[in-house]
Amino acid sequence: MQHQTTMQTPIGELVLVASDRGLREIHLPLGPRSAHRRDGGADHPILTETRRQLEEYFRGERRGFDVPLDVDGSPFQREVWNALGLIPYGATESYGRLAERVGRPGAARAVGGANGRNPVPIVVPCHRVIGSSGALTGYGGPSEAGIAMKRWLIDHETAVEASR
Amino acid sequence: MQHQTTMQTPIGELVLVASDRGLREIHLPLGPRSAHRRDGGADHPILTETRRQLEEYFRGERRGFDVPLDVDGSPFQREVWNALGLIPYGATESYGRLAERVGRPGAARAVGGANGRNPVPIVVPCHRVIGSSGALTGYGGPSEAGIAMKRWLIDHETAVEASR
DNA sequence: ACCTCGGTGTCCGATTCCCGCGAGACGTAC
DNA sequence: GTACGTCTCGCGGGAATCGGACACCGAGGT
Repeated sequence: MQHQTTMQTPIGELVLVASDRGLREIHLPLGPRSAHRRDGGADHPILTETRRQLEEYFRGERRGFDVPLDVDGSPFQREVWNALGLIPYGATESYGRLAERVGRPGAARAVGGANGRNPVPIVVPCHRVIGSSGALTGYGGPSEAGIAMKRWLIDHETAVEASR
Repeated sequence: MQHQTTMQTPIGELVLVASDRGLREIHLPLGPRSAHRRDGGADHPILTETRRQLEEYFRGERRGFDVPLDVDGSPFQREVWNALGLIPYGATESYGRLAERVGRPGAARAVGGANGRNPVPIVVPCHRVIGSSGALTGYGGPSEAGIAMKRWLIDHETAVEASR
């Protein structure tokens, strides 16, 4: 059984999807993503908790998330996503260094792929990964809009961090 | 969660596998099939009911099965398997005619493939399909043993039918 | 500075191969 | 002639395989 709801944020409307076991997907306002499943009620405890934490995050009052996840992925992908959680709030890391971190030096490109298939952006902070040259590459495709969101998130975290 | 059990029959030991939703697999005593999963208890209601109906079938006291199924397959395969259920007890049909029956004249060979991947033999009576020349071709591979079982099943049904 | 190239895990599409077939063409044996 | 063998070829659906493409990076050449 899948549950889903939406919420308004500074970067647009997010769609949250959860099973009874945990958060499954977060859709950014891009392309034809936001599937209209409406499978179940929007008042599921996991969804309300996720929404609460996201609201705090966007207000600059939260730096990490604590929500049960229920995501699908290959062993490699899971390792990458786990490693993402270790990048501190407000910091960034390159694809190549992340590859080394998971014990696959040279697999930078593969990390990019795994990163792009992260089902729960923001909660798992894939936006903190940038090119080794400092360039912000893709975020939900190479579209302009994706890059803009990625930049917004990084700037947001930097600003919050600076005002402490 | 998968449940499994075995049972003795005139054609050898069968392995029955079921999920909570229905019967998933029946393994004939051939090759390295019988997977040793031992995932769960052998006393699941679906398994005991299946076993009961199979025992009746082998005693010649049952001509059709009524068990919930939970099988995987492509749309084409499912159509073929459904059509198999329409062949009467004791009768046979050719691959080609079965192909016509599912609206794909000429797909006789494809029907053979789908037939060979039937996960629940006997319950879904793939043994009632023979070559247009009347030849018994393959049953779990072209092995001698497979053919023998196929012949046994057909003879059994014919004999039961005749003694009525 | 800019290009090219190799290494990496995964997905996606295309290609290839494999078959539990069948009809038709011949050849053979009565 | 009639009834069988045996061969050949075409058929349709999957599964396996292959070849790119990608949210990259570093090294080496121009």
